[in-house]
Amino acid sequence: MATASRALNGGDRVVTDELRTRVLQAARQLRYVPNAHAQALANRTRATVGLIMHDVSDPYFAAITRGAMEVASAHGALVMLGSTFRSPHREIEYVSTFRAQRAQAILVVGSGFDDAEYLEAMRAELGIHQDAGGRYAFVSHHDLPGDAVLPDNAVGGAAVARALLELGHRRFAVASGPSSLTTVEHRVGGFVDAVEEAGLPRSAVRVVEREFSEDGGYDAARDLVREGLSATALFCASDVMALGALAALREEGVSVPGDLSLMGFDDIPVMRHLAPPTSTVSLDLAGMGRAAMRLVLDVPQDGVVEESGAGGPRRLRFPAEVVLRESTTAPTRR
Amino acid sequence: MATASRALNGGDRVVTDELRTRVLQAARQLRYVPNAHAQALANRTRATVGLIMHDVSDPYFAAITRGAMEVASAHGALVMLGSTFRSPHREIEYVSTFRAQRAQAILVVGSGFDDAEYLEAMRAELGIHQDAGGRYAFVSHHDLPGDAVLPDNAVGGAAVARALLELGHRRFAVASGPSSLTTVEHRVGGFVDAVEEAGLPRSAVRVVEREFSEDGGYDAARDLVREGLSATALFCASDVMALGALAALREEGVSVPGDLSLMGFDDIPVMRHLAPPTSTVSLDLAGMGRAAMRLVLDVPQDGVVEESGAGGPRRLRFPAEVVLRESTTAPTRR
DNA sequence: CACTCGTGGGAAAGCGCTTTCCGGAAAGCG
DNA sequence: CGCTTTCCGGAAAGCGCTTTCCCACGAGTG
Repeated sequence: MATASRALNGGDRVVTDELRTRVLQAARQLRYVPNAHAQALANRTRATVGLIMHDVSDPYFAAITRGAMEVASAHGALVMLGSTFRSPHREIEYVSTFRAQRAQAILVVGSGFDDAEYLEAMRAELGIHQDAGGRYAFVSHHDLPGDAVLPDNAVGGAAVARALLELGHRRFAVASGPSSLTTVEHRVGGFVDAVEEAGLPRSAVRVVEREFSEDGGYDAARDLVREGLSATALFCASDVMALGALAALREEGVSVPGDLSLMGFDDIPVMRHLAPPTSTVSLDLAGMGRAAMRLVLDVPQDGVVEESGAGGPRRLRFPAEVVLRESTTAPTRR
Repeated sequence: MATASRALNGGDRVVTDELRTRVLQAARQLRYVPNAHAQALANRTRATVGLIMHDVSDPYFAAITRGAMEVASAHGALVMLGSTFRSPHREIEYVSTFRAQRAQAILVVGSGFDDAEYLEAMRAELGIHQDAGGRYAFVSHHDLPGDAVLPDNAVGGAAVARALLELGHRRFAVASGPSSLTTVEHRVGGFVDAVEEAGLPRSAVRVVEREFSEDGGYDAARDLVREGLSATALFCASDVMALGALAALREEGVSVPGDLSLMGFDDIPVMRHLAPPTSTVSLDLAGMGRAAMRLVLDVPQDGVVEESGAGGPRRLRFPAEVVLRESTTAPTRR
């Protein structure tokens, strides 16, 4: 047994060539695959990372997951998937499950919830995980302490505002998700602040809060139109919301960009294929996924700027850049 | 130890109320989470399923994964993710990895490769997995024996042909993926057969084979246009290819549907948002994911027709229905 | 009242590995 | 040539659980 183990895993000591080849041959012949659980038990660890997110079928998360999978695959790490479908309860449950699996690392992707009880429970679970030698990191914001990969949401929101102001827009609508989601808060906050900084009154921005989803975008746009739209530009807190908004606008007979300029946020792959190709804020989503996986796997980053407090949590910032397409033009007076 | 185990897991025997509450309380206080590996080792199994696919960020796989995750989550099954990025080698490696994890079930999503060596290796790996008591199933076709969830690809392809014929089209182009992918073969085969059945010559269909991806669709459409398009309708083997094709057509100045009608396959969520909203063949992708997960988890299906040979592998068929949108019209003579 | 029987707590074995520890053989040294 | 040291194969312990097996105890029975 001992010799076989050493022959298969290399490890601490030398095995004579003859014995090693015999062992390897026997293993191949028997199609032997070591029991990963027994190994994990004996080693007290395993290259496994748990990935927690809202929903893989959301293109935003899918792109991040793709990047994470690339790095995981390259380093032989096993990825366990947890879809929370936006339930804080499920999120905590998954951390606990991954803790039970003695996952080497846990990656929490997405926005986090602004709820004291949830935050406390999450902090506790992650704390135990860390005390047991586990790593964890957040992607795309979270209110908890820890390593994180962060898009420049506030900067991006502000850039959207400036881009629209430059085009000549002066009255804005915002299709926002719940402000309890930190991502949403930063994007919309950045936007509103930039508008005010330009000397416009707060009332120049009409914000409606709906679900942070395609349906939410649809509802927001429809309701804005029906209440009699005075804005000339609509900023959606995410591309997925913009997708829904675009559908609603089409149904309501509002032409984009003729009647209303439209911008999203994230630059998910389909935006450039829409009618019209839609302006947005580009984020290197796959790159964020890769960076996050590298962070928890403790392998060096390549070319990502790190903004770490000495000894404090590591933070990787990803720039958010406005991409103007055909959905935005100068406002035409109606 | 024994009593604690029984108190926590219920199981084989009764523990007095008083002792049970004491155990549970202690567990809560210590934030105890049982070591899943030790449990797996002692139980020789665990509710874990491995999900193998090309790439989660492809909307087709993302939608299937979403459905699978819903069911897994509802049944407390842990999902491990394997992205092959279309490498047969990686696919086999993942089966082996999941076998090492003693996964209860393995779900292989996607097309499979038409390669003898690969098929043999895959069959062997899955065979051992099954001999060890594991289950497996395929989603969306595969040439290997076993339970499967299958979309009606050939029927869908034929339906596309009939729909286009009915609109008056007589000359067709097909943007196909590699014919070694069974999914592609069935879709394109169904299409071609239906055209011939309508009494048209084989030469009425011009098929070009490119990568089964957005880039492949782009290349196919661009090359078709540049060689001087005589077709009035273009059928793409998948929506993702249609996305690329649409981009190429736009760049080449070919108007859809004015100069060319366009159809895809899969009905991924964005198709209805494109310019123009694009006709396709709708498949209940999330439903397929759910059905597949139910299949391997051995829980009853709801409302899915099963077409099982007695004792043979179980096959769940999913209908493919043509959805006509604005990208298809009657041909206008140029 | 002696005996059987059901009940439930705890000791111990075992799941399949890794790693320490032990010991015999070969090699090195004076 | 006798001793120590190095080398490497194999026995055994231990990872953290579940489950079987044993046993003490109290209740029921003739």
